[in-house]
Amino acid sequence: METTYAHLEIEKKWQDFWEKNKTFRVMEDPSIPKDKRLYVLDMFPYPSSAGLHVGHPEGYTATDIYSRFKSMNGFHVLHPMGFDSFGLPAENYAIKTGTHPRISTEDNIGKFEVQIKKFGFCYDWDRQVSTHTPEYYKWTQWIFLKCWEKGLAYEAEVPINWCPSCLTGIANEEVVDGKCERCKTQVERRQLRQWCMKITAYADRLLKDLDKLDWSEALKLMQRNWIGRSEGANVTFKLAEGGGEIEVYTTRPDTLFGATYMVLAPEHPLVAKITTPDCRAEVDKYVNQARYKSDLERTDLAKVKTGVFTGAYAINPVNDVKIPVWISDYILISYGTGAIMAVPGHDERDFEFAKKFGLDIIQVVSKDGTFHELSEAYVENGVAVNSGQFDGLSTPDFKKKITDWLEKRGQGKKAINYKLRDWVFSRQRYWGEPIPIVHCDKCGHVAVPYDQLPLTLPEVESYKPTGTGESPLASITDWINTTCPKCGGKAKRETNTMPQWAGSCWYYLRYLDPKNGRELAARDKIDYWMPVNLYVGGAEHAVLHLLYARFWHKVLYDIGVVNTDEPFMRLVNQGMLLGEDNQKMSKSLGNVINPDDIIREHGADTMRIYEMFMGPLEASKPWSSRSIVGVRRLLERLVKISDKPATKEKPPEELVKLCHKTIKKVTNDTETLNFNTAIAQMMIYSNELAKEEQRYPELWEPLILLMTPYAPHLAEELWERAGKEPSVAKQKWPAYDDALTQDATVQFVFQVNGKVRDKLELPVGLSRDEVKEKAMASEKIQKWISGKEIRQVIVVPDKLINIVVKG
RNA sequence: GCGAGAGUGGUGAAAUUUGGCAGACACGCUAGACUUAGGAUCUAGUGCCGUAAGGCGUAAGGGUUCAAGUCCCUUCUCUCGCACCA
Repeated sequence: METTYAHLEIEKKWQDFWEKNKTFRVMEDPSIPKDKRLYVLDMFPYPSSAGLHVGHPEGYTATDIYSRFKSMNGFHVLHPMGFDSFGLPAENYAIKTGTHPRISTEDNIGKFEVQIKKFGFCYDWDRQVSTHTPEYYKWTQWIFLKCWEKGLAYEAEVPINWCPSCLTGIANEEVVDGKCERCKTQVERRQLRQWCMKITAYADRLLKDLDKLDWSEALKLMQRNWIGRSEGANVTFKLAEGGGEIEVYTTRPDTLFGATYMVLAPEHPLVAKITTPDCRAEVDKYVNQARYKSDLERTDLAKVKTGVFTGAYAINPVNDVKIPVWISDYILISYGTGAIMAVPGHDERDFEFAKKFGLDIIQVVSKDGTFHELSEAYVENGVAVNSGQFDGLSTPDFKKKITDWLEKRGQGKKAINYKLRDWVFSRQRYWGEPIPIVHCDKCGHVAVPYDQLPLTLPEVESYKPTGTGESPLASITDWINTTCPKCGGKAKRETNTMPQWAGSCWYYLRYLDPKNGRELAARDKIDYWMPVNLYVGGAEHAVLHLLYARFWHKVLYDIGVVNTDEPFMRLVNQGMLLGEDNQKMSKSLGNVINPDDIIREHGADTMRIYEMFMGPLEASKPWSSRSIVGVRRLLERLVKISDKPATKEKPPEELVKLCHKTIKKVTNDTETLNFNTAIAQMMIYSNELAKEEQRYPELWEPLILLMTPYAPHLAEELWERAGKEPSVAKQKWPAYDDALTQDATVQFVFQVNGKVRDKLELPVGLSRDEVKEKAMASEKIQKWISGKEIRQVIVVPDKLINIVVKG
């Protein structure tokens, strides 16, 4: 007999049911205790014109299964979805076609919604937010103004990464291998008026609070490395002539005696002052060249060090030795003091530079206290040599002693530096939140008053970036020209817009109270749900979104808007889904899998389970359109079991035991997000049930419940066919009896010298001697031990016996 | 170069938490049954060598142990992140 599994019909039926009955709407019920509330969050998508990718539903399915599972276990679960809808692709499309970005964006949002809903996720759609709507970005602007009031947003003329293709400045975090993360064009260096966010003020807290978070160590390490805290000392060197001084930052103050020259960044303000007349021409030329080099040209491409001598000398404070001052572009003005003392004996870069320009190399650290010919820089810790009264000290001791010594003499002090730079926050583009600041000749920067927010995006005729460092907004004179909110005089609006990251920095808060017009979210709702218990998304956001969001959250915490100093307590990165050829899915390789096709052919339930069955959530794994039929067969088998006649007979004991074992394994594995092994167990169980002629309701109903988070549509259908009231999603998760998960007998393994020689089914709980007796009685074991001396017998209860013999 | 993670059948993977039968589950493949037909279903088999007994086997080599995929050391390969940050 043929059983039909009409997935299209079933899935449509139950999606309509859920929508009509608002099955997944979540309200704040104060009678539910805090530890029974759960906030499960997905990284919301950018609604691209390409539509949903198979990678999106991987994480969404994982959180959906978890949410439904926890909900059936008595938790009150908030599980929302929205759209990160400001961004360059929509604007680029507008430039090409003239379509307003709002039109194409909202069109794409509509398409995404339809696609996402086809998966049957249990989102509370009433809470949906989109970052491009004025009701939403009003509060993005509000947070910006709060940052500005606290001095955390400031305007500066700084050299930034400029993408010549996107025609906008971008953040350090958006530069990958010297290229624009978005369009892969090599970035240039430009000096431009910018708005920046003082994320560096929070560097220490962003670093320290990582310890509180249940994130993977790998991810935390990435953030730690990006923040890049280092401890050392600032040391002052007097100039040999003219009375000035140079301050350097070093992590190795213990190598001060080995400093044989100094290097300034070409942009260092002292360069112009100290350069001697006979060196001026060379120095000016070098400074000019460096100014236009991108960071990439100054680093990766310039493997060979360059530099010029300024003609000036400085005095080493520890030994009064006169050393030359050079400039070189391997010194960055943006790190430390923009100047270094060069210790070529113990720093690879300084060594290379000294070799090239014939500068002195002095050894001041030794592995064992003796001198060696230095064929390369010795950068390890060791014992001080050649360092006057400090000789013989270990590197860590020396660091402490010399820092104190310098401090006492007013020539230096302990210092801490970070690799993290302030966040370049403005974009010279149209499709983003306008920065709510007005430039007044008299009053300077003036905030747009809070009661005038949102400052909405004006309509423009051309979306094309000017490329001059001004956004398309700059050409709309009646928008630009305004009055100063403070003095009422003539003023101009800020024309830069915010980066895409701004909206995604706080969207998880807006879900809590999406329609609130008075505050970004009511405090009691924030207290009710926050912090996020589980956040799932791709690893590509490790140092972008996740660092920015943590920063803004801390700012909001400091001004009393939120209740915790971290937003996301537990974070899981789903692995990447690769194409069938094991390569990254991409249009150019033609290996892209379209979720719509899979759903049409196999069904959403099949797709959900297949994506989870492929392997561990965090691993990257290749798609296989062959293997997916295995999951489809599981669901067909369930329909087949459902069609069997129900019986009132007592079910066989073995099946009852398997049922309890299955409940136990699926419960544990779902809790720990090991969905692949949970599914395998349900396959084992359903295979057994399918072998029976009849259907035992007490064995069948638990299976439907276990399947509910995984295959929600089919589970509803089978629940109904079993004569139950919908929705199965509102049912209680099945319980298991631990006693019934224990077997009365086990396959006992008999080993001789560590090799399996026989196996026997034995009752559990046998004593050591009983086991030994059974093993000795085995013919096969006798064959291997006869005539040999027994040296040792090891028994692992209820598992194994190993007889060690000699001869 | 530095840092992190990973290498298990023809394939995706289990078992690594706690050292105790390696390969659960699934795809594929082989044979058979049913069938006008099958990309359907069912049954059996499927790590490698071997008729068998047995031997070998978790990237390679070494070590600890009665016992190692699991712990330790060396090497190789792959993936990811960072990359003159003084």
